Amino acid sequence: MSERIIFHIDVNSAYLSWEAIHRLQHGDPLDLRTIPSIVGGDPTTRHGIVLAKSIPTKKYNIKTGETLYSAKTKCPELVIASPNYQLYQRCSSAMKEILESYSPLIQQYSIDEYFLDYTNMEKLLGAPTDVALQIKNRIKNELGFTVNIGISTNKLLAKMACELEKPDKVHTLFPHEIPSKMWPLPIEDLFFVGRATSKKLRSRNITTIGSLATSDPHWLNLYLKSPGLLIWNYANGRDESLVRNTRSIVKGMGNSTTIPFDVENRETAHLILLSLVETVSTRLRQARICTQLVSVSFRTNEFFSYSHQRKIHSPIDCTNQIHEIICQLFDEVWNGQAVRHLGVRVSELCQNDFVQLDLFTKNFDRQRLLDQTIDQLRLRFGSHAVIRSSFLNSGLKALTGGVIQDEDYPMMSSIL
DNA sequence: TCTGGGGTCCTAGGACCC
DNA sequence: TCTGGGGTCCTAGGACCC
Repeated sequence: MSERIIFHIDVNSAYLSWEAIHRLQHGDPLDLRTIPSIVGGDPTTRHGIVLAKSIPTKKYNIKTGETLYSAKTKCPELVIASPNYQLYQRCSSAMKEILESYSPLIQQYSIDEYFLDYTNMEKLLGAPTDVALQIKNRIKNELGFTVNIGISTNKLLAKMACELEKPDKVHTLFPHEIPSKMWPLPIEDLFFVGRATSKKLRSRNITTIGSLATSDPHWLNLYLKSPGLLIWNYANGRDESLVRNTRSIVKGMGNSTTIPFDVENRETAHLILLSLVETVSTRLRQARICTQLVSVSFRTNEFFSYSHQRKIHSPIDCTNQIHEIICQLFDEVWNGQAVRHLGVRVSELCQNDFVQLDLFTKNFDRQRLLDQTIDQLRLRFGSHAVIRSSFLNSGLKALTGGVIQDEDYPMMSSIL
């Protein structure tokens, strides 16, 4: 078997670049990519964090995830754009179309990242670096935004290659290049080394990927458990995971929201939880799935987080049924603190076809029929064609949480 | 006007059973 | 009286990714 050739394609400052080209295409003479600018949420609704930043923003030490307040303090002339997820979805799909002409095996890893398996394509299309340059330039010329492309023999190295120098670059990181190109980098640059792990490693004087690579794996396993071995393998460039173009089986679905105001009473909390359950349970039914584990979570205005979950021994998918359990769970843990964030999650999913058998205990047939009817009306006439009367004059949204419209949109999996 | 939302995986501890 | 041990299931929380 010949060695694999894997590309990783990553959009440079994705949300910001996409907003920039959108504005250029609509006659705005200013290119956001050339000035200090960010994409960020609205602080008045308590969504004010930096989601993406232009390259000129970096010299102000503004970080993704920090508050707009802090970002503006660092750079008063900062230009702030609102997020536009439909635009991002369109840009992502357009890019995928181009990639599909270079390999039958493509994996979408997130809205702005793809893996492409180029193994055995060389004879047909040409040398990997030439083709990567061609892909990069086609995306730039045809779609208007720049990407980085990383090339190597596995996904991890291709992804690490992509991070080397930005923007608009093609890099290789083949195994023989690991010591020179990857080992000098700080450990924080390694995939799967987050804040907690980097702190632990640095406390033991492991500061570069190279020093991690030469550490004792048995010690790492004791110190960091299984992620210790994983990152040790990564630091040595080892990764066997495959480029998958099939959708992975969904493990859970959740929706959560930060509320523009503090919730101080149970009734309001229950109503917001209903709006979240509406979205989650609709997604469940559209996927013909039932849940056996229901979880509620909330964050207080002092930023303490709580969660509470319950195993359901007969699978369910009814809005009202899930909502009832969610409210019980919420009431069991909530002790009256002001709440700024609420979340609903369902997991331990199973197919909904055999479930009927178990429903004889309680007759939820009418409920399920009603849910189905409402789902269909919303599908045909828009999601707000039918809303619950409890939301009328409440000032609250009847449906909360993003429902991805595109059925084929694959969710990111946390591991390669 | 300070701190998003959507995921996956792992672990520790307690309950319960034999 | 001086305190097993192995197994499974459940729950809360924390790590990581984009």
